[in-house]
Parts: sequence; structure tokens; C-alpha cells
Amino acid sequence: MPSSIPDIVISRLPVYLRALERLSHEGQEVTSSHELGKRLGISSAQIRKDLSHFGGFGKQGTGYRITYLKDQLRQVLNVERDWEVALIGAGDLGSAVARYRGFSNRGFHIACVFDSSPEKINKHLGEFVIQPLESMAAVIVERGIKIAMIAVPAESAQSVADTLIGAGVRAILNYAPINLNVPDNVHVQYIDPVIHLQRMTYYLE
Amino acid sequence: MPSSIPDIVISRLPVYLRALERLSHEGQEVTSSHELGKRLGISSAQIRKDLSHFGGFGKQGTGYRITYLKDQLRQVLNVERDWEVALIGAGDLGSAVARYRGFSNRGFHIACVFDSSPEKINKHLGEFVIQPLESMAAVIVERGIKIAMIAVPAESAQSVADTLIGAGVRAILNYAPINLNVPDNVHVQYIDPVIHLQRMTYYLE
DNA sequence: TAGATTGTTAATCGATTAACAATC
DNA sequence: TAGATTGTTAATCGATTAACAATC
Repeated sequence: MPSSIPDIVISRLPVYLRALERLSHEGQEVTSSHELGKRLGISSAQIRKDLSHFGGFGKQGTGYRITYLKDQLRQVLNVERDWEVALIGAGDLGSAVARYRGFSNRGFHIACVFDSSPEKINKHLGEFVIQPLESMAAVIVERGIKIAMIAVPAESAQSVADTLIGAGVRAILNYAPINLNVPDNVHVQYIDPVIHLQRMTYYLE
Repeated sequence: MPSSIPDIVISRLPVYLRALERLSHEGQEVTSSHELGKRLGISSAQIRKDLSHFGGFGKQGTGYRITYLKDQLRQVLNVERDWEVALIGAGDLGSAVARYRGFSNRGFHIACVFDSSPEKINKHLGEFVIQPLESMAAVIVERGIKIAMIAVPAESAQSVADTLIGAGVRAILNYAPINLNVPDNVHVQYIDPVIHLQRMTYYLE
């Protein structure tokens, strides 16, 4: 029963971690489930319950020491180490992702960038040299990369995903607005701004 | 009881709509809850249950006519009309969002772009002229804009949100990696790639 | 000690699934 | 008609919340 913890619990841990990073950035050293809950719009009971799946991180009467809880959550989430991530697609979106400064202090860094269009190959993108799609599988196997971000057009996303998975990638963050079919042992997350917008327009007017 | 439909149901409708658009793009005219469910990794019962909140859109024996179901979902989600969206922040991320071609055929278009840094004001960004943050409230009130996307640094996100809400914005898509405090009648959605990545590393190794 | 807050249990609440009559 | 698939009900499953003893 090593992994009987509900995925919905896992999905909240990074949010807790981000809030804790914010709090310590603001100079705070201790917090409580109530304070955290108020910031996040979540009940304090839920936060305590979620955390209790992994151990007793707090102290009655005083709450949680932020540095300690941060470390514990990082350990649970497996982001104490630094993960190499492959980026596929060097268009507008891919370029923005490549230049994004927010990965490095949160457990990730982009290791390589690939694109299919011949005129982009060997061009620089920030600190990276864009490599051809044909080299992708080999590079990923060689470096043992397990995480990839897909920022190619919807039409090519599935075939890129297939190649990635064949090369050993186990987690995909997909920016293309399309659902991917992947084996059970591969994880996929989606980022599609329109999905979020449409979810809100339901409530408007 | 106009809005007793669970938010979790609403959150799946845009995903259904996207899959239907894909199917009709592929030339298909009819689908079933089974086919849709298989594509999305969702049970067919859940799809039928979700849709049944809004009416009977299918036919026993044959399934759903795709064009019809698409239209119905667009109506439910309130994206038959076109929504004007304000974009705040013209850095790397904001620029990529501004250039993104995926909004227009799905119910949204960017109407104006704002940034705080003096050297960007009046510069062009794609088809837009970057306007100063000081004009933001006035422009949003005047145009009656209800939706905004925040792509500014975490430090300024909350104060930008406060101004937006004061100007009448009711839905915010926040790209800044920070939780926003907003009144109950304002909707917020978050896009933070690191949250998604951290959710997957839990399962790796 | 008095006050505060945890971790946990039990109760509540809500969402998903299974099953099937209705019907195209 | 036979086969397929819907919409819906009831049963199951799982997640959230309330409450409180333990204790800092």
C-alpha cells in the first residue's frame, strides 16, 4: 500500500508548498492550518488531513515551522532534487516557456529544446541551442530525461508524445490543446488557457 | 435553483467541447458517450450524467450529433458570444499570450494590453499598442470588460487584481505563481506550470 | 495554568458508477 | 426485428467537515 494516497491530496501539496514559499519570502517563520487555509480558500481541517497522510509536521498549540514543513513537502513531492526537463516546440509559446525564470528554484530546469522546422535548428533560444526533432529520442535516452513539456501544434502533439514515451519520458506537461493517449505508467498534465476561461464564462452575466 | 450544478461538472464541459471540436475537425459527425469517454479517459456514465444536467442532447441507439452537441455546450458555457479579454503584463509570458492564436475561434479575443514599465508604453506587441497601467481601470470600465489575464510578477499580481475588480472585472486567469484574494463574486483560475510538474514528480522514480 | 492548535475519528456530504428501462 | 446507446435511478464509493482529546 505504498501509494494509497488519493491523487486529489497530491494535487494540493504543490499549492501548499507555493504558499509556504510565499510566507517565508515575507519573513514569516511559523504558520497554522487556519492561516494557510484562509490564504488558499481551503478549510483548515482539509489541510491538516492532507498533511497527516505523510506524518505529523506540526505542534499542538503553535502550528507549523515553515522551513521544516517546506522541506518535508519537497521531500514528499520528490523535488528536493533537480529535474531535467525537455522542451519540444520553439514557437511563441515554447520560446516563452524557455525564457521563463520560474522553474529553477522550484525543482526543475530545462535541459534541451527541440523543434521540427529546419530554419530554427541550431539557432539560439535564450541559453539553448535548438535541436532537430530527429535527435530528440537519442538525447532523451542518453541524458535519462523523464519529464517533457510539449509546446507544438495540436496536430503533432500525439506523435511527439509517442516518441517521448518511447525514449523513456514518464511525465508530460502538454501545452497543446488536445488530449493525449498514453499508457498507464505515464503521467500527463494539461495547460490550456481557453479551458480555464470557458470554465469561468459559465458563471458570467 | 438556477445554479445548483456542481462546479466540477462545469469544469469538464470545456474539455468535452474541445474533444468535440477535434472530432468534427477530423470529419466525424456523430459520437457516443463511450467513444468520448475512451478518448478522454473518463467513464461514459459520467459523460452522460454531466450532459443530462442541461438537457437530453443525444438519441438512444445512435449517440450525439457532434455539431448539435457543440452548439449546445457553447450555449451552456456562454461562449457563443465573443468575450473581450484584457491582458496585463507584456513581459515574456504576456507577449506569448498576446501572440497566441488559439483564443479567437473559441470565444475570446484580447482587447487591450497593459504594462507598468515606461519603456514599453506605446510600443507595439503584435497587433496591440501597450498601454500604461494607469489607464487600465478607465479602459476596462469604458469597454465593459469582464475578463482579464494577469501575467505580471507575483509581487504585483494582487494589487493588479484589486484594480481590475474595482473596474468591474469578474473573471481572472492568473499566470502569476501566487494565490489571489478576491470577493466571492469574482472567479479566479490559475496557470502555474510548476504546480503541474510537481504534481507529477510525486509519482516518478 | 489558560489558550491555541494539532492529528484523528466519526459523521456528513457529494460525486462516481453500475444497471436498466426506454427507444432510436 | 435486433443491436446500440441514451437518460436516469439507486447503490457505491470517496472526500470533506465537524468535533475533540491530546498536548505544546
